[in-house]
Amino acid sequence: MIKRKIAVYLKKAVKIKDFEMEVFIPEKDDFGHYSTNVALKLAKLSQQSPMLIAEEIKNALSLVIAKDFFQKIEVAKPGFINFWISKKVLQSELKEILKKKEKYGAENKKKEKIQVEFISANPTGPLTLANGRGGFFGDVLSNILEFCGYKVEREYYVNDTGNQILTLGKSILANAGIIDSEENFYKGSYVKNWAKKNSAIIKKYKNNSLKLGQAAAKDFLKNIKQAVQKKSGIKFDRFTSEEKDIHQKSFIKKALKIFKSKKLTYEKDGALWLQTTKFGDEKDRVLITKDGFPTYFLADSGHFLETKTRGFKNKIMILGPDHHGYVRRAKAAAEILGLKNLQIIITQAMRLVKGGEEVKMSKRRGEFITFEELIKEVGADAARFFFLVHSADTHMDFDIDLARERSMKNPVYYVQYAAVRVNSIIKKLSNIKHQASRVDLGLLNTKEDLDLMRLLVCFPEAIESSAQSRNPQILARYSLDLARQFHNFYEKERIIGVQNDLVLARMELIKATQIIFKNLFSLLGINLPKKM
RNA sequence: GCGCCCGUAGCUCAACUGGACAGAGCGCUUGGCUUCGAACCAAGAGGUUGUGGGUUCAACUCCUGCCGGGCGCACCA
Repeated sequence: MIKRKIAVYLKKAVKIKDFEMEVFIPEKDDFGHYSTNVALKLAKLSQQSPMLIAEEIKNALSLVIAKDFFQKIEVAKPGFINFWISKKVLQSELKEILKKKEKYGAENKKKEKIQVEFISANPTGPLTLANGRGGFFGDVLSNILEFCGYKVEREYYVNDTGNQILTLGKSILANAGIIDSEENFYKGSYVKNWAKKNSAIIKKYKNNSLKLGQAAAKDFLKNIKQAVQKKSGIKFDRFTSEEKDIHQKSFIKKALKIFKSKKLTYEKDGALWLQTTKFGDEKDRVLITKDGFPTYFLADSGHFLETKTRGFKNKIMILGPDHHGYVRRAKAAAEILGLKNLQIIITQAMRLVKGGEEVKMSKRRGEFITFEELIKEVGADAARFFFLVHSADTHMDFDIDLARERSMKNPVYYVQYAAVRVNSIIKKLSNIKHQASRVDLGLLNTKEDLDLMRLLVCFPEAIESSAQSRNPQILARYSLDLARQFHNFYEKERIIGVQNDLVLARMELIKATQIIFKNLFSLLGINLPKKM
């Protein structure tokens, strides 16, 4: 990884401990292929002129760098040091891509276990768009972490017991006219539809709302699994059942025991409380109600304990926007129970726009577009990519008309088209045989050749920053950049029909491009079409 | 009222977590297919980054006062 190599050189040249060598790719070509601001940072510490420090670093660098690594190093205006990479470095990196293929950019060192929990929507109805957003996010983040060497478990936590399942059962009974309806009941058409098809079950459980709710939940979960795994390619390793895996295995009792043994609980107003305020929460939380029922917070604590017991120290939870008030208390519980590293990512809300106007969505009232409908409407790839190019914390507008109308102009097609073009060229070249060792990559000399090479070589960097910042968006954006760069190359340079040796060199370049696209598509979970 | 998130081109979003002249797509105006796929490329117009102050060599980014929006604030999940 070139960026990392430069950072190492800087470290050798500067010789200051614990100082981060920040290297970035500047936006303008005049500022080099890579650049650093270390001199500016150091100037602050040492009270010297940044330009002077930059010059000193530049001189010190000349003693430690491998020859032929840089083409040019320049000190610029306020105190930046700009680097131009030599072509040889690019050429050898290109060979690296061709050699490592689908493993290029991957970490071969094995890292620790990490659990990614996402979607985890209650099985009380179909998935919403927000669920889908979190679903794609979690799926791709898991892919990326796996690529980086982590042992990832993708978990869907199913709340298949408790109050909301009871409410679901009651909602069905109310729908069938057996009991009176209440404000907080589920009223969507999916409740009606289920009731219509299952009158026998309703009759059987008309005096047991929980059992009825569970029966319905089972069906809803089946549909969710279908929508997620079959229709949108989101993978899970484990559907953890609250009832079977947490309650029945008495993790709730165990969690409670730990809370008590650490003397962090107390009784008040007949309920049992946990002192989450000691861990930064704004108020303490109830574990057991005065009626003796465990709260959902306690059940989740049991879940954390269960995860820890199965050997996880790291967990990432991807939650919807309505759960941000929950973050502090979840972290508090995880900390107490010894689940060392819990990271919570909140995906922000979306506004659904239709005909230029906002459509208010409400799951309880049953007014919303389901995730499944979206997939059916615009296709899994388009929906996936659309969500992925937006960062988790933008409150994005989702214009359903626009999604339909422009479905063929969705950014995903731009990327797919580039990859398809690559493949079709390679197909045309398939009859040319040659020995890779005899190809002279030094012939790749035009601006387009070099720009493309330079971007290909950034793939590992995109992976790394995507993984570190837990942000799949970076990778999605990179794929757009690469597509643009390739379309550009395609327009200006030719592969077939140039002089013989150059054909061979360009062929290698195109093959490397194909490899990177393949890697990108598999990480992003997008199909690579044969034709468009 | 308190807390979290957001406000960037006509619209939808970026900006490598404090870096150099704020970038893409859509839409609009123009130009490019007798050779690898035009679902593409090139050029142009379009900005006081909601707003006032502060910190810094450097602020869309950090602090702060307002304005506007979303979402939370249960012994529900």
